[in-house]
Amino acid sequence: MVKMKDVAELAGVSSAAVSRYLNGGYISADKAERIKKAIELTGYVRSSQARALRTGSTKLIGVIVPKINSESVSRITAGIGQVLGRRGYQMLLANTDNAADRELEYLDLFQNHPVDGIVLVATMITDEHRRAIESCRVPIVLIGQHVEGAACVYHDDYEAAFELGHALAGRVDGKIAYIGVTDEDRAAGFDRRRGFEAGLRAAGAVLDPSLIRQGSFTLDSGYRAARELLSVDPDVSFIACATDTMAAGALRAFDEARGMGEGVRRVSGFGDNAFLRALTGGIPTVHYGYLTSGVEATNMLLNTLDGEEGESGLKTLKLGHQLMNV
Amino acid sequence: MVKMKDVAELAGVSSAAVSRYLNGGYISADKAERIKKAIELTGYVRSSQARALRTGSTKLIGVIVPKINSESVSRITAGIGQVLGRRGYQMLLANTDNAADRELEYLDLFQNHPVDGIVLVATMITDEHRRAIESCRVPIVLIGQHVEGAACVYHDDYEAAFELGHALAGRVDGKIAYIGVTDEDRAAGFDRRRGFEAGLRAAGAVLDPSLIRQGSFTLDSGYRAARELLSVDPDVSFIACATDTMAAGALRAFDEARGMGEGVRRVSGFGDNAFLRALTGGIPTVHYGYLTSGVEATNMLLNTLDGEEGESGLKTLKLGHQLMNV
DNA sequence: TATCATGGTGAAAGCGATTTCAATGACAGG
DNA sequence: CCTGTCATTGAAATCGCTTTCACCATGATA
Repeated sequence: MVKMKDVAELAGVSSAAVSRYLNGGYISADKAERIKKAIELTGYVRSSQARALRTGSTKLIGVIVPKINSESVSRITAGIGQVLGRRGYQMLLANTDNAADRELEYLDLFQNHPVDGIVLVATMITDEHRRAIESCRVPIVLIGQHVEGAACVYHDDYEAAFELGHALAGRVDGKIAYIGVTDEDRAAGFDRRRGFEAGLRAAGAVLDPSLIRQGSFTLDSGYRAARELLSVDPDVSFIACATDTMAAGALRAFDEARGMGEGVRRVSGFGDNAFLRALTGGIPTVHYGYLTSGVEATNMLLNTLDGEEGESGLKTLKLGHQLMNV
Repeated sequence: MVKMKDVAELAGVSSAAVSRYLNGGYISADKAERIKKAIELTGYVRSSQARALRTGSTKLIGVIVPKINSESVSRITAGIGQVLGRRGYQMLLANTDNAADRELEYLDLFQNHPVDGIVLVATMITDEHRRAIESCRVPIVLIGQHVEGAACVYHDDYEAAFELGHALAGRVDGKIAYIGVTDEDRAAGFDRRRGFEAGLRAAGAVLDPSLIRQGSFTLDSGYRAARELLSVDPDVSFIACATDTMAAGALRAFDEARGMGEGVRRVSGFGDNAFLRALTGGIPTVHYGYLTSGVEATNMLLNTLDGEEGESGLKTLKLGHQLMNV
């Protein structure tokens, strides 16, 4: 492997000069020219490992996601990758498979491994998380949850759910049921359920607590919960879900129980999933700018890394949402 | 940051001893004990950057994907990540957004950047690709395409498509149309189309060349192509697609054109998408073990990296498939 | 003429590990 | 007692780059 010294010798300068040429320091025009030629000739590329050791920066950003094979997360990741690529960074991806402890594990790993910053696509935020985030040696930005004192990009799930509940209240004849996710996921669990309830209430409807079930983000969990709901109470005519994926499962349960294609909107979700939109004509759901949240979070992070000393770009950013098909 | 020297001093040994302790070289029991204590006390972790510089290995694997936010790719990625994590490696993810030149760009970037190996989730394989793969300084495994002389994990798209075409031939009344993707994607484009045609032919049916369209992997492209097909020839009663995603688009076009929920299987796809399965009751499609292909490819790669000198685990591996709903 | 910035330059000191190498002491066999 | 083996050890050399530092011209300023 050709190293800097070789280039320097070929160009008849010191390696310091080559380094300066590469990094934009003082260098005279003719030497710059000679160095340029020498680099082309040798096909030299600098070792990012040596550079990293010396400068302490790796141009690597750690990205922690709960589950890469889900529409929302993979869109967020696409957004993150876009910005990273454009700004000369690379993405170190860690997939925790929905295990909160693996999240902490990776946070730890990234501290001691070579990343300049971290993007955490967050689900559950425990005290341990808060502590880990607090004591993080590199800048970190959260996506999806609002955490006091931490930089984050998120959506207002409570408000969105409220609006959805409010809008839906009048249009449902029978009883409304709800399939949520764990409250430990503040945004997708707690906020969406409470917001939805509040929205219904504000419009004069109610959500019977006995008609609330908990799924686990998967299509199948939505299907099973819905089946149970439908068998428990035949008057259930609408099932609101905390995610479009679970809504798809619920839809299938409806189809099996009451026949397909009755043309009635029987479920609602969150996320505006493209398949669901195409195949059902569109259930009531909330559109979030997932890709945008990845983009914004990453820009925020890189701004503090690349930015002038002191002026931290880290802050919290709430993105808008949009009700669909209501 | 506490470094090895600090630990060594605290334990009253040389840093060489600490290094040996960490890497399993000769070390006496009592010194090992002292070093262990010192490490715990100081919370020392070794700098992977210095280690990388010295050893030349980064424990990083570059993963190049065409589009992270697609079901198949994100499943493959999940499989890759699983193995990587288990075996002590990390994933450097590069998303090319379906731009073949960006693929080459990343191949290049990874060579000169710190990865020990590369997994390429391949779409188009041009001569330039072949050359780049050939001259790659680190081991590389392809997923999804069969390339002579390169290590790859792939599915037999021709055979699968043949079976699908053969099985479908008898069950369609009207005309059959096809929405494919570019032939430059040998597997998903060329092989699937040719295999499907051959399968139909073998069962005595034909695919009218004028009823073949080309989409671009997206739901919307499938929708548009299908709309056009349906308007061009009202006798078209079945549209086979090269991907489930496009099939979803085609299904929507059918719904708009001929009314929803007629209960007839009108499209087929590839990939066995979960949403499609749940929402339609299951279109004819081919199930591929996407996650498995990620797992297998990564194991193959790491085996050659970790394995004893010489015994290369690199080879080609053809995975099975399964016809669904036919 | 004396004094200063100022653009340019290379030698050399690290960054924090791993690894070679020669040296040591202990111990078995002859 | 001498010698060979073998487990252990630390000093020192790298790995390939960045960055400080001392120093030189050169031209401007006083």
